[in-house]
Amino acid sequence: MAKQEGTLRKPGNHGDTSQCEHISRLIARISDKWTLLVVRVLGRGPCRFNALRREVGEISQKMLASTLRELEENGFVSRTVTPVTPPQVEYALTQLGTDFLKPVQSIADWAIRNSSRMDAARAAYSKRRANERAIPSR
Amino acid sequence: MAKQEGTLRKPGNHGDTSQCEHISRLIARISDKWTLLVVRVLGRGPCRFNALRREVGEISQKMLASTLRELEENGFVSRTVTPVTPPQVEYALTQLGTDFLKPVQSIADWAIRNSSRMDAARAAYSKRRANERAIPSR
DNA sequence: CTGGATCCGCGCGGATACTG
DNA sequence: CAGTATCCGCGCGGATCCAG
Repeated sequence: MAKQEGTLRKPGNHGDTSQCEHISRLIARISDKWTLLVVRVLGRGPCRFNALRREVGEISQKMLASTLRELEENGFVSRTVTPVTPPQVEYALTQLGTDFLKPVQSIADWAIRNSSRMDAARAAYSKRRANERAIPSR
Repeated sequence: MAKQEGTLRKPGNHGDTSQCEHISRLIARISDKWTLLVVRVLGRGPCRFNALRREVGEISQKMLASTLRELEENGFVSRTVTPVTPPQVEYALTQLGTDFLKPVQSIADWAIRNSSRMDAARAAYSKRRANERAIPSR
């Protein structure tokens, strides 16, 4: 992501040009298949690797491991190793991760409350498309 | 209905399996490189195609078009064509899209407020990794 | 101006096998 | 149990050309 000068500038703008960079960076980091789901599961409390895997769903070991590593890198989760046999590794949200959970939860709550509206919109859309095809020119 | 409880359950049994489906579906739809950015730009007001393109940044026509089509499909944006020459197409958030803007903005605001904390966490992480590599086994 | 059509590289993410 | 290593298909997303 090379820093191209002037990609977002506009005369007489609202002035959050530099802040757009922060937003884009965050979105780039959470816009993958699993991050938000993992964060949300960890929001219920600390969890070990395989337990986490079961909670999240159909995630592969590879993706869970890499997702957790990036979350740890970003300071969202902590990784605590207990050197016993068999080894125990517990993941938990940090303070930063807990803070981040709030906006994530607001999206999750929105999804739950509005999924029916989205379904209705999709149905209306496909219906409208069908009508438009039925009237190619008038 | 009043404040719906239970979106966030206790560890042990969560029981919101069906709601997870809704959340996963929404995340799958917005977890791409551009959707949230486009939604956010449209949150400032209606916008035409090329103007939108300039506002968002270095997005290609193809991705902007497909992103807008999916947003329209999900009922987040409306597409209004004015048949003149040259043709005008204006995109705007629907009511659903405007509602969705709220959680999106909460994420954007979080990104702005906490980007420095994330940077610090990343710096601390790479430093910790360097120390661990300096002590491979002891 | 607003896109659709096509080609293509690259990286995400799944499957499997292996290690400590 | 908690990962790493490797292979690989597929689809995202960019570039370019073309059309209404």
